Amino acid sequence: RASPPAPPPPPDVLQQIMAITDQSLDEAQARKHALNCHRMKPALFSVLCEIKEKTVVSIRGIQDDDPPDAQLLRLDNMLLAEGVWRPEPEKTGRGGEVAGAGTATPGGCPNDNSIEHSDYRAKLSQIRQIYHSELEKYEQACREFTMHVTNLLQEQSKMRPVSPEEIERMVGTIHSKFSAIQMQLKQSTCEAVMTLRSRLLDARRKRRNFSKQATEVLNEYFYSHLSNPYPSKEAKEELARKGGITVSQVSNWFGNKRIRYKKNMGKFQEEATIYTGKTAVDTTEVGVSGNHTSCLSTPSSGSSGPFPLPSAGGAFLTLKTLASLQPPPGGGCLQSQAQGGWQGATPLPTTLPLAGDPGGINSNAAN
DNA sequence: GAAGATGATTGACG
DNA sequence: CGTCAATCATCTTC
Repeated sequence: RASPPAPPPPPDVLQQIMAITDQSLDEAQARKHALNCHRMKPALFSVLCEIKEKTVVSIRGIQDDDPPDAQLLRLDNMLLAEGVWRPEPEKTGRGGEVAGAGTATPGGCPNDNSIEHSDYRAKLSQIRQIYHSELEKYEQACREFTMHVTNLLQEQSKMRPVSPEEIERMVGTIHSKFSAIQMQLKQSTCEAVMTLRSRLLDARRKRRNFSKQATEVLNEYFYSHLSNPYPSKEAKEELARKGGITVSQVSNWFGNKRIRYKKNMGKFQEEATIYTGKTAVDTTEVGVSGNHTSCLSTPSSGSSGPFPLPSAGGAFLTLKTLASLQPPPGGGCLQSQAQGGWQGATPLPTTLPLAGDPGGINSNAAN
């Protein structure tokens, strides 16, 4: 008495449906045939011809040009530029002037580090695949539909007057409808590519910290040239090579470093001791005059930070001492000046307490 | 998850 | 064009 588990579906339902379909098809064919052979058919046909004579004029002139052509061209250009769209030979003779696209695309990314770009390329090719398969689907559908409509019209032409031009126009209409759909596809593809670009190619977003090696190399240079931390072009190239980064990254790094160091030297004291200790004193950059001696003040003063190193032999000793002192975080020693003066006129809005700072000095040298 | 660190970008300036 | 200063957006740390 338990209810039967699962009543097996009637296996013949499908066949019944098929049969019905065939039946109705046959029926339709028969009816069509009957209509074709109807004795009134010629008369009906001629009447329809007359009616058409009168109305055809009003139909004519409706054809609209395609205004979105410019936009389409833009999208094509972009897809072309991104390599999503292969240059497939144009069929219509009209718009051949795409040639100059190369210059027109501003999309170029500033930095050409193609390291991270493999991910981008992979995703791009995914997009390309989807785009092409969708495009193929649309074209296929368009062909089928066109074929279908053409057959239909030819079929109908037995019953009513249908000129070849009409068929052609209908085909044109279908094509334009489908190309509108394709344009949407192109548009969304473009959007996808733009999103991808901004997410993967925009260096800001995909920021990676430099390798230890790079940081080391840069810091070594910076602290060993504290009095004039402006590497020449050659020096930058060398640093870039050693650190495995680009020259512009080196420039960025030095730009950031100078600013940040100047802003809060106290924070960098420790780092400074590490790197100045590491690199043997290098006197290469002697150019700077030495009379910054003005800062005789406190022993620890050290302000060692900024410029004092090259001349005095014991400079980095002081640094070490300083390090051990660990200047309080807040009170950076901002010695505003220094001979080299690369950080000379910084106003330092935030930190005002100069007096108290243990490590710092403030010699201010105005002299 | 907030705060700090950090690489990159932008606009002004010489 | 290189630098500075401010700012953005992400990464790292706690």
